[in-house]
Amino acid sequence: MPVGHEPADVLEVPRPFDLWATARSHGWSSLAPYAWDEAAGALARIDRLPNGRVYRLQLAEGPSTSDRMASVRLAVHPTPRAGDLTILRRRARRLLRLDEDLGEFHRLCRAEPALRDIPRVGAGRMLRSPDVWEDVVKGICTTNVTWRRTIAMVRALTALGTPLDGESNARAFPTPTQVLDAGSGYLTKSAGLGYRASYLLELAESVVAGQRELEDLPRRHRNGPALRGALQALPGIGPVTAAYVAMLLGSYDELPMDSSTLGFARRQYFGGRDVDEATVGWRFQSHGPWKGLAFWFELWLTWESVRERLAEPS
DNA sequence: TTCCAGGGGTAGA
DNA sequence: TCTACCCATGGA
Repeated sequence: MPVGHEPADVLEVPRPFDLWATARSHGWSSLAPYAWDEAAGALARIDRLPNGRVYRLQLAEGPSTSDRMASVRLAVHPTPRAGDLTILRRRARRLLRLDEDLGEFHRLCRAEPALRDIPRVGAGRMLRSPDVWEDVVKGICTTNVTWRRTIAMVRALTALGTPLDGESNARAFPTPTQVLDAGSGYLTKSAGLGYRASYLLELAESVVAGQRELEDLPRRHRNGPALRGALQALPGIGPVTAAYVAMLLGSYDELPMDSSTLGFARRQYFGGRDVDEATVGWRFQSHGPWKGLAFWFELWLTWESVRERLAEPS
C-alpha cells in the first residue's frame, strides 16, 4: 500500500486491460493534476469533488480476480468522508474508462496486423479527465504550442486549484471561477497562455454565468459530427482540438489531425509525401466508428516507450 | 533574426 | 468553402 494512502477499493474491468497502457495512452498523464509514477506503476491525481472536498487518488494494478476480469486498486487520501468514496470510485472508473465496452474495437484490431498488439497488451482506452471542462481547457493549451509548453501552462493553471488539506503544492485542477479570479494578467504572462488566455476567460465566464453547460455536451450530442460541432463552437477550439476532445468524450469516428499525427501518417503510409488530411482519413475509412481510435493507437504503438514495453517478456 | 509548435479566428474572395 | 494573415510565447 502506498505511503499516506488508506486501503480503499478494487475496481474491476473486463480483460484485456492494462493500467500502464491506459494511463500512458496519450499525453494527459503528464499534465497536472495527474502524475505517473513509473517506479510504482501507479497513476496519481489530486481531485476536487463537486462538493469542494479534495483528495489524492492513486490508481495501481489490482489483484487478478478471474480469467475474465482484471482490476485496479484505488487508494485515497485522506480517508473519504461519508458518501465521497462512492463519488471517487465513479470518477476513477470514468478516468480510466473502465465501463466502456471495447469488445468491437478489439475484435477489429485482432483482424488487422498493424493493430494486433493493441488487445494483446490491454490497450485501447484513452485516459480522460473527470469532467469536460478540464479536457476542453487542456485541449486549448495544446494548440499551436510545443508539448513541453503545454505541460508548463497546465502546471501554472493547476497552481490556481484548491489544495489538498495541508499540502499547498498538491492542487486540484482549477474550477472556472478560480480561473476567472486569476485574471488576464496571470493567465497571459505568468501561466504563458498568451493569446489563448482570452479564449479561456471567455469560456470560464460563460460557464460561470450558466450560458454554457459543458458537462452536458456528450449527452446532448450523441453522434460524432454533432459533438465535434458543439465543441468547435467553444472559444479556442477548432476542428483539430474538437476531434481530439471528442475522442476523450467517447466519439472515435474522426481522426485527430494535428501537426504531429499528420506527420506520422505521412511518414507511415505515404512515404513522407505531403498528402492532405482527407487522404489519410480515407485509409482508415473501413474502421467506421473506431476510425480515430484505430489511428491513434497505431501511432501509439510506434512510441519508443511503448515499443520498449512490448519488447519486455510478459 | 527567423521559424515553428499536438491551431484557431477572421476577413475577403 | 477556401485562402491568407494574424495571433503570444519561448525554444531551437
